[in-house]
Amino acid sequence: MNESKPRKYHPQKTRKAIIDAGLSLLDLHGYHGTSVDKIAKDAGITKGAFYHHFKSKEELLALIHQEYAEYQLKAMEEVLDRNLSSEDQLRALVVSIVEAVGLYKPNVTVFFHERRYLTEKYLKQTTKQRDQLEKAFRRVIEDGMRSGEFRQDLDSKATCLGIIGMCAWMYQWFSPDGRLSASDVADTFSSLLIDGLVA
Amino acid sequence: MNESKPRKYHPQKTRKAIIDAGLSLLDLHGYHGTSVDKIAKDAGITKGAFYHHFKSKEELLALIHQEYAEYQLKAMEEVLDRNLSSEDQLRALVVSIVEAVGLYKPNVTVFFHERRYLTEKYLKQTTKQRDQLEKAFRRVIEDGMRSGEFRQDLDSKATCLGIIGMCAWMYQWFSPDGRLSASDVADTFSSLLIDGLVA
Amino acid sequence: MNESKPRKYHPQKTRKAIIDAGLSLLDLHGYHGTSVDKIAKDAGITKGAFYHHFKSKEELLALIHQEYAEYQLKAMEEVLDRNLSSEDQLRALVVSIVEAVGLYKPNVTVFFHERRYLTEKYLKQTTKQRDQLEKAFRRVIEDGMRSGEFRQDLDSKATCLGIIGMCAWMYQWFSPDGRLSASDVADTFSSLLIDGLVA
Amino acid sequence: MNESKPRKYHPQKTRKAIIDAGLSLLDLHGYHGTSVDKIAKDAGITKGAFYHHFKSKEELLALIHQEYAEYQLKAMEEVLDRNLSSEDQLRALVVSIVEAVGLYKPNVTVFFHERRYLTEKYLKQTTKQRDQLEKAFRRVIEDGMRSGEFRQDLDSKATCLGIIGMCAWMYQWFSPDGRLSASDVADTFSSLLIDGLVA
DNA sequence: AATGAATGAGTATTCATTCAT
DNA sequence: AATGAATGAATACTCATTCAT
Repeated sequence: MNESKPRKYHPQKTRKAIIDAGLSLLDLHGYHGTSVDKIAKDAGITKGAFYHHFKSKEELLALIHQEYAEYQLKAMEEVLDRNLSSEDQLRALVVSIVEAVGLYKPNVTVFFHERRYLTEKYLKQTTKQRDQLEKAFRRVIEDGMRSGEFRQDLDSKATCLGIIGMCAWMYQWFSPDGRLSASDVADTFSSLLIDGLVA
Repeated sequence: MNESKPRKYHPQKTRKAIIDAGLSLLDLHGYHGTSVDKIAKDAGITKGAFYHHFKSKEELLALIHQEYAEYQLKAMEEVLDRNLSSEDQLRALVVSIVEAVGLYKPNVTVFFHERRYLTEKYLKQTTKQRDQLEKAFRRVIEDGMRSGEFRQDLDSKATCLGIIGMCAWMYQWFSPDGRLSASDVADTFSSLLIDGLVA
Repeated sequence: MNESKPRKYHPQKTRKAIIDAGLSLLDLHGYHGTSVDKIAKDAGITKGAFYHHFKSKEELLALIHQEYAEYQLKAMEEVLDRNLSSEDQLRALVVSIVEAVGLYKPNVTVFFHERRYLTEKYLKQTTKQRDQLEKAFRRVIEDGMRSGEFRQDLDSKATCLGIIGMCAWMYQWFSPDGRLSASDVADTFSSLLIDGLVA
Repeated sequence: MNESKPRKYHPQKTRKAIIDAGLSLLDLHGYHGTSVDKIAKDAGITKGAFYHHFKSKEELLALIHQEYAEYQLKAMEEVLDRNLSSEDQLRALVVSIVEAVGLYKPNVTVFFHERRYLTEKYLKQTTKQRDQLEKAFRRVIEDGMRSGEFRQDLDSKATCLGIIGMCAWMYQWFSPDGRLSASDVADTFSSLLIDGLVA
């Protein structure tokens, strides 16, 4: 197979190396704090090669956004497609976000911190994805309220954004190596949200 | 008196103008996306004057952090000093954070997004302040659990960070001009957290 | 061959142009009196290109030091390797320094005036080279004294540094276009040093 | 006397403090490497006060030149006025320069390194002073040659500049705290120059 | 006599990107 | 596919000097 001849160029490997290096650097130092030069160096290539694979630094940023957003939306759609009670749907959504944050923490950090540096061209996509994420939550909450499964005295928008915040905020503190697993967190959040704190 | 002689130099006004311009720009474009040149221009002064008032761009960033952190910590201490039930204390803490986000939204955004660009010298302060904020929440939650007022089956760390996340996240979506006031949000959050979503 | 295709990039030429321009400017206006901007302009390139070839202004300064120091040390080693009387060795050393000053006057000026602006990283080299230069002289003088060829009543350190000073000082006044050639100066210095002024 | 009332302003002390701080800084970091701000801070005053005492940074530089040059010229004139043999005159000149370097080392360093940064206005003085210094030496050497006291086969210009170099160079290595005193150095130099190295 | 505010030009260096090889 | 040369604009920060107080 391929192993017989040592190849000089491995475009897919190079591309992967750029994305990995870029993701890590953007997570750590932000978009404007990360230079193309540094990304290239960390990926083991030259600046010139970077521009062979990406049209611009922004294109890489957009890709990193997409990687996470696509995963997240698909995960949430799968939840919505299952025929569950509102409570179970909420629980499943929380699990899905929390676990995504656990898996894609650098992407999520970049998603929340660097999105504003995308210009119109790339911003549209991510804004749409962001809205879909919010919409999914609103549907579950509002359906649950309408059906009487959830309380009807809470403002649905504030409720949704509060729940999203609780989950999304994980990117600020969660560590995969810590005592709590993503699934522990998901259990705590779901239970807290559904039944409340009061004894 | 002051009005009688028109003065040319107004150091306090200049300083204020720098902070205002800087806060707004850092909020909008981030630390590395904001140049000292632009801050100076927006403040109506020259770059040189900026450096007369601040030793560095970082010093301004640190000041903006402090402004918010000091306000927030004081507000939270006042809550803890009052003799309230755990439930009321939690409610009051939520109100205090949510209202601070309402008042200091740009500072809060900067606090959460740009803190990582502070170097050791300035980082210590803000890290301490951040820890104090978390500690206040933990005390309320854990006291409530110990006294039996709150459920004891939830992980207290995840619970605290979830609640903080719900409140802090507001900086991502809250607008003082929107339909919901900070106090509406505080009511919704408190009620949701204490009694849960379930009908 | 080379003439057949007109090329646009000539990295070696560019590098040479930077060194030439830098040498001349550092000689005339000193390290802190010479801007990278000016060096680039005089070399016919942009500031960006300068930094493509040199990591910093200091690196260029260090290179200019090295160029001269290496030449000088090699010239002196060759003298020491020849089997000569102390008197002839001294004469040859003086000739070697005086001629080097004649050839590398700008480098020598920079060497003596701007060395102090080198920071640790680059300073080590040049300090070592400087010490070697002094050591070569001391060896010749002290050998001559021991063997009885030279007077033994003079302090060897002061003698050496005096001789070095006489030669090195040339960078302050010598002009290759003047009446005196480097070799005239070397003859005068040697003769003066060996036999003295007295008739 | 003055001690009875504590005074607020001490213009002479302030002026002295500026000169001392400036001298030390210019010696260590050169003209372009020393900021007025730093001089003022080291002198314990503000930048504004500096400009109250000196019209410009250059004026301070010129003053430092003058301080040394005046001393040096006076010392040399005194030598020339005495009725001495050429040999004794030369010896006395060497002593006078070497001792001046011992006393005014920072001024001498500044004199030789930073003179080029003086602009026309201030340069004239120092150039004149420099020429006078050289002229004094030439007179002694040429008189000695004419009278037959000194050898007549040496080029007088190269001889003079060589001797001046030997003495002036001291600023590069002499330390008042070292083993050799200025007078030791003067003895060695005179003896070497007059009788030569040969045994 | 001295301070502190302000300026405007300048300084070394970095950076995203393009292009020749 | 990849490199290395080059650009031009930007960046944080400094500096000598002036002026109001």
